[in-house]
Amino acid sequence: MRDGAETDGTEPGGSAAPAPLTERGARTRERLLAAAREVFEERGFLDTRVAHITRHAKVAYGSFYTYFPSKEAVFLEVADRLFEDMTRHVLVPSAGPSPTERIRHANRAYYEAYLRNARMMAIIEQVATFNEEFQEMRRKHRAALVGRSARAIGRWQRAGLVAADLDPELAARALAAMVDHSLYLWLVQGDDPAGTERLLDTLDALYIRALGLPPAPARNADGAHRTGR
Amino acid sequence: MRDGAETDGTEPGGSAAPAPLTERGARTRERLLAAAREVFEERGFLDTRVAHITRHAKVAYGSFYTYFPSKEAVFLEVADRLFEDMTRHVLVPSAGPSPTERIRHANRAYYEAYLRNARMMAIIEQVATFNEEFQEMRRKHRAALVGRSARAIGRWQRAGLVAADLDPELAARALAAMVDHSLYLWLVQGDDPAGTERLLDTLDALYIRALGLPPAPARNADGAHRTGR
Amino acid sequence: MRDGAETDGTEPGGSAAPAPLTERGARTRERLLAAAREVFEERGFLDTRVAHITRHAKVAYGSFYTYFPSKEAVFLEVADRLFEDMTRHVLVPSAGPSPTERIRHANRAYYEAYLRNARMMAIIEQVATFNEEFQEMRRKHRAALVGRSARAIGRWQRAGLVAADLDPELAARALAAMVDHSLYLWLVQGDDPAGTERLLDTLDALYIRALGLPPAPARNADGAHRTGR
Amino acid sequence: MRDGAETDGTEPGGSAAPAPLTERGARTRERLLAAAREVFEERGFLDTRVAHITRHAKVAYGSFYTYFPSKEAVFLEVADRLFEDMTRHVLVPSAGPSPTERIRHANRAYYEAYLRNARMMAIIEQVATFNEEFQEMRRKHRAALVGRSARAIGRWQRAGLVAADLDPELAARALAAMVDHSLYLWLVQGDDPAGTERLLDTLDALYIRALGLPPAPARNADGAHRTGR
DNA sequence: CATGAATGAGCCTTCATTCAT
DNA sequence: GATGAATGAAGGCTCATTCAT
Repeated sequence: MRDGAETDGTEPGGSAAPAPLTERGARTRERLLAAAREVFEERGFLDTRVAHITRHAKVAYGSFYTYFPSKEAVFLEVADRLFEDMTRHVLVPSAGPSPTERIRHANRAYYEAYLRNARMMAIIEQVATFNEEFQEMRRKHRAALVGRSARAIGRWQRAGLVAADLDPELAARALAAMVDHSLYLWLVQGDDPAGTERLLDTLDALYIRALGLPPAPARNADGAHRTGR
Repeated sequence: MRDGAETDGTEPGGSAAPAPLTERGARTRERLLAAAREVFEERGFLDTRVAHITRHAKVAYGSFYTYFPSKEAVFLEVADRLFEDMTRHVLVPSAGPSPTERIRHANRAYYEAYLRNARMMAIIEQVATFNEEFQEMRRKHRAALVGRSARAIGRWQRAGLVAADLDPELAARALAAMVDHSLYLWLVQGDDPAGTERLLDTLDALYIRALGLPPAPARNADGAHRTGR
Repeated sequence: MRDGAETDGTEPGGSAAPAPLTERGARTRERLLAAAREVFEERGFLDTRVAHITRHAKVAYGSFYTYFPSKEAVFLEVADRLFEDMTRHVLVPSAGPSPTERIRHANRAYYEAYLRNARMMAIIEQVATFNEEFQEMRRKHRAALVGRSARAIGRWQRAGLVAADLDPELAARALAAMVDHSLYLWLVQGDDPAGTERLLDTLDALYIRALGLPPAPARNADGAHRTGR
Repeated sequence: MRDGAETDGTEPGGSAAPAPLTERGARTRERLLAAAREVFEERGFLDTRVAHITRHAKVAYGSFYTYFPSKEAVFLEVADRLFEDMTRHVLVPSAGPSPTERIRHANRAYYEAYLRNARMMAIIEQVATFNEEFQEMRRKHRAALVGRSARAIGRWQRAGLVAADLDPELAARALAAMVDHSLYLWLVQGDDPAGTERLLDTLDALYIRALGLPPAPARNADGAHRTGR
């Protein structure tokens, strides 16, 4: 990851700007990406000027276009990395003991990833409202996450744990929408309803019961899962 | 013109431009509002030019500013009317027979209102990502809808119909987020998963079971509630 | 002057708008003139909108153009009346006892007229910087005032009271400029140097001595001329 | 470009646009300033469009805003340079032989500076009628000039050369107003009374006598100071 | 005459992108 | 590669004046 392997041409969007060849170029590019993320978080996509990014990165104005063909392009790459992070952390621990435990764990992991990236999630929402290319990218990421849940639900149905009349795909989508949008309203829009734990517990409970799984006997009583805020 | 009934001063936001005093003025204003809605739906807020609106309304450029102080202002008013519509249609039928029936009915009503206003809902989402005043407006409308559900859940809990361990407010929020965002992804983003009925049935089922209500015995089997698309 | 005789077509500027024929029309016109003066004083010429004037006069927007062909036109008429006032009050008491007394009296009169019209004098200065027609008007009024002083100086020279080497016309101009601009800087620009009396006394003293007249023996010692502020 | 000498940060007003960093940038900026002065002189502040300036400077429209945040800003800088010029040339020769000589010299110097900058002085007068920031700037420059005269008058009073009953500050203000406004009416407004020499001689004579100084014995009789027009 | 709506040319400013050095 | 200046299309808003009722 240090050797420049990350610029192997897999970045999204049109590759109008060639991958930098020199060590120095790679560093400048990285500086711009980091600065872009910070500025986007600070001001949103619409209110970010290319000049803000270059100033923040302590790089000349013109250098920006050496590495990115447009403002959209940097954003796409910043967002791509973020989705990477979200997916990696959320998906990793897939083999849990019981469905209930796994749901609870997944929700926690998603919450933590969301919290870590809350500002950017807001901006991503913003860009998704007017950039088609970007909507597509989001759709893919969502599909990956939802597909996983859908498959789990299917498995649980076959094991007799989840109500058989539910469409696994549709249920997974709806429940993901619930979790995702609840976190959005809470962490991004600041619709502050209550403490972290109570919100997460509510989401868990609704999620679990909606599927017809047995409500967890005693949650958090021992503080084992306490996440705090 | 003598009765002054048309200047009721109920328009939202600071009214920099006074309400029209004549019949003719009121008509022009209405034309502009209608045109604005159509153009916003067509191109989104960001890509809409005031010139588009006036052209569409067959009105001189300057006339726009006779009635609205800015592009934001028309949008706010268009959105306000839309929220009015959403709220009116969704809230009216409050006294249903059983909780299950009422939930199913409410979801249908919300779906239909959403469908009717889908394009604008997308634009509203867009504007909400960068306009604070607008976020506030949305928060209020959401609070009104959610509060209603929360009170119903509380009642059902006291009647022993719904799991007592749920926080009515949080549960109402989360479930509203589920329905709202599912419809958004589906009707606005075009994340088309399946037919209308199956999606709505899934939302109903999840909603009902999440609260611990008895799943409806036989839904839609007779096609009585079929809404189609 | 009450019978509408003032609208006999002698107003300055092009007479695009005909003189009003009815009593009611005359009243409306008068209201507009008064409102115009107040608004001009309040906001200056450039920042005054026709709408401000009509609103202030409680008259319909369109009515303005029934009486005045343009914003410039009202201003010209307002200014004309003001010059009238300045001239009438300053010129009237011409037959004083000694030159020294007459100068002192004239300066006081001018000061009082200026004070009464200070705000408008500022606006007149503003308009004079870009409107040629208006510059011409001002030139005439100035010439009338200065001419009078010049003739007096000539008389005093022939009477051996004033230094003979001065050009009466040039001296009158320069001294008028001194008084006029000092009052402007003080009353309009707010370059506040000291109390009224001290400024006026200084102007008197400079004026008198500059002409070679004997400095007044004891001024204001008895408070007879005290003008206060 | 390495010495950074051109970024001395001494430009007036809030410098929204940073000083140019390169030689080329400095040249463009200078071109814009020169063009601005010429266009302002030609059309006045109000009738000058940014497009006029850029066209005159043979520079793209947008380049203007690379160097100046607004039309006001260039004007402020043009005016600042002009005041600099006025002050430098007028103030330098402070140690003259006799008060009479010094007054005459100062008036000449002021006249010459005024003549050189007559058109701009008119525009400055224009802007001063509606721009507060600008009024302040003028006040300062005036105060600097007047203060100098006031101190000289005070000295002459203590030396018994000037009437002791005059307030040095007020007298200096009034006499400066006389000279300044006379030159304004003559050179700017074109109130052409007579030849240059006669006007200046009159100003000198009035100035000198007003202070009670002995009228110069033989002025200009030999044409030594003839300035012409 | 009174009223107030309708008109549209005009102007400043922004800012992504391109270029010269 | 790096730098920062150059470009110019685009768009929101103003407001004096004209018109229809």
